[in-house]
Amino acid sequence: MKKNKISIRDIARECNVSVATVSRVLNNSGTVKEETRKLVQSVIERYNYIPNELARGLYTQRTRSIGVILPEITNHFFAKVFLEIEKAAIDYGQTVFLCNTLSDNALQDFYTLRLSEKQVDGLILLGGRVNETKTNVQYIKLLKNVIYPTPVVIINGKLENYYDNCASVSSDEYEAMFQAVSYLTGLGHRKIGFLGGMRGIMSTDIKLKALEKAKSLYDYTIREEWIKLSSYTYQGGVDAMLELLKEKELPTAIISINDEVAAGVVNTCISKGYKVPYDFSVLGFDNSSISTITMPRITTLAHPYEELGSIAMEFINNMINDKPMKDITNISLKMSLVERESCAAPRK
Amino acid sequence: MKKNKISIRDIARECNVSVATVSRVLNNSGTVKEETRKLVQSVIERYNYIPNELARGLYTQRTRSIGVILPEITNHFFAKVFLEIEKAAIDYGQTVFLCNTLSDNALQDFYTLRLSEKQVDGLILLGGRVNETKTNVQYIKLLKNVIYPTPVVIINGKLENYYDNCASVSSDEYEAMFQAVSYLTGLGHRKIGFLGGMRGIMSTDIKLKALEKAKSLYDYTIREEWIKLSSYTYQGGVDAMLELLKEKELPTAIISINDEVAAGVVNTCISKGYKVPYDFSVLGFDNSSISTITMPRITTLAHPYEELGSIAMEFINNMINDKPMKDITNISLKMSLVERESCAAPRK
DNA sequence: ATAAATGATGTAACGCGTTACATTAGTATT
DNA sequence: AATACTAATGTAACGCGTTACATCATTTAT
Repeated sequence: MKKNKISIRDIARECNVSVATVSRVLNNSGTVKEETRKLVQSVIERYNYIPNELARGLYTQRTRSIGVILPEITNHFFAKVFLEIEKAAIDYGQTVFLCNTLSDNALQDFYTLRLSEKQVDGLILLGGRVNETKTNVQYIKLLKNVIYPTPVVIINGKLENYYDNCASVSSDEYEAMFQAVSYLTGLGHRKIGFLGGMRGIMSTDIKLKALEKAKSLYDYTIREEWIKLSSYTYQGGVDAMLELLKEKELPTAIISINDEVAAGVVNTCISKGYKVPYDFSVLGFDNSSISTITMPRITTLAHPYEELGSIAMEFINNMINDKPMKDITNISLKMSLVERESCAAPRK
Repeated sequence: MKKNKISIRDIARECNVSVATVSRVLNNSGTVKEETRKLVQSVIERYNYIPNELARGLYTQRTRSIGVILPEITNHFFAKVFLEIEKAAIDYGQTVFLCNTLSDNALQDFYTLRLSEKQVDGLILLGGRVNETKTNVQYIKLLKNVIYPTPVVIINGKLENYYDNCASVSSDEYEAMFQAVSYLTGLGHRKIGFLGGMRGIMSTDIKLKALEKAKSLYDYTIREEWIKLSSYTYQGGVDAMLELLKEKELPTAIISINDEVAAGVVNTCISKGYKVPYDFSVLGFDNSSISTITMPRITTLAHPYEELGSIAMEFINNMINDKPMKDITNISLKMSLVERESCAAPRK
């Protein structure tokens, strides 16, 4: 193997000092005479010497790299969370690998292994398989075999108790659902539907569970036949709304699994000659960019994106440095209502 | 330093063979007796041994990691290109770091250094400073100092001649602008405006240059006062359109710098009581998800996303392996018109 | 049966930054 | 001036996978 780049030994030779001294200068560790320090720094600069982090990592067992695994970065929700993770990562000196699984379990396994080979200091899992209880188990097994004891943080999902060094940060979608229902009933709605999502995915299951509970509290408000699942996409919103419109009696307000679906719902209403919010109030989830594009713009429940990212990184960092985490390894953050124009009092 | 994980030496000891033999099994290199291979493999499996890529990389001078630097992943265009890069990267065994500069030059410099320390095998630059000629020069200097001779590929930008081991892949926005104009004139438009973007950014400058040329070919069609620059955002579209509406004479067709701006334009038209495409035809650029959300949906010029990503990776790979690149280091790909409902013949 | 060739495996150096420990230089104390 | 420290610097092992080269085992050729 040829050695291309300049190494610490080259710098040491040039300065007539030992590599240890150069290393001390680089890391500001130990004691170095001011004169020596200046000499070394000037030579480093002159040669554009850049330390090899592989070598450092090999010895220190730290790579200052973490991995983020998520389904698809083109999804605005994931992109926003990722961006916040990365912003926070800078503060901890971490750089981040992004791996898109395309919702393919095999690819998720593959990347998990890859990141392990790369000795990442931590792993953040986002919206992937960990949310589906069925496949959850085998993935945890894989994690244990492949990447343990690397710290893992799940965003909007859980792994608790099955893997040490694991924490989670979530948006409280359960509570948010109550916010949604109470907001709409506050506006005067007594007939509320729910569109989009699919069972087996946590963000759907949680919302349905909350809805179930809400049903018993406001029993005149939510009916089974106004719940139409489909998917998480704009088209899913279109489809679900079309399905809903087949019912003889219709709700006056619609909660959507996310803003993409809400946009599909809004546009379908408009296409079919209904007015939003006059005929239907439509409420979204996520506060993604799409919610400000539709006309009317969509009232939605916003994730605390910035906190999701920063707390996830904080957890990772705590676990890396063996700081006590205690019982606060699973944090749930409040979502906030962003009022726009897609919701109003129901038509009399 | 404690050694946590199982190393190749542990496996070797357990098998009563040398590390070289284990390495041969791992890499399928050299010759290994079938019996030995099976033994080694079984022990590897039993111990869940995962080779340390840092150590491998230290010797082989390959990390199988590349870096992608772009302004903000939340921008749908960048997300789509990134996704395609990553998909292609898999085929070359590469995993990718994603670095968001937030359009901050200092952060771009910082990440460039970081990625160099991490010994990335290649660097892909996307929509960043490399497109602005002013700051271009200093960044090239930095690149040379910091990361040379690591291969660099620019997507929709150039660096040519100033850095060896550099290639570029671009959407031919110049030609696309002619497609746009000729499409609109084909529909019968003789008054065409242009909204959004800002000077100093390549995708704006190129389009303006093409527009200038088009002006001379279709001289009755494009007027200086119908060109309103602003930004790349939805709001930029709103602002530019509002500005345009102040003109006494108005165009019948509007080309927008991208789909976000086009969406702002469309919605502003509607808010102001105009009909799209009846009063104004609106043409977008990028074919991002937003173009199917507006009503009407936006006719747009699509980037060849998949090729952009796969060719960029192919270039990186060629340069890594010293394959001849010759004159094909700067490729320009055709954009394609995606017809939807925002453009039609002008009102009589 | 012996030489020649091929197959299988081992040894040790290498890549490069870090750090425990040793050594030398320099300053303070008495 | 001699002792006791502290500061400054050097030496060498370490982390771990790879590979050139050496060595030993087989098989084929003569």
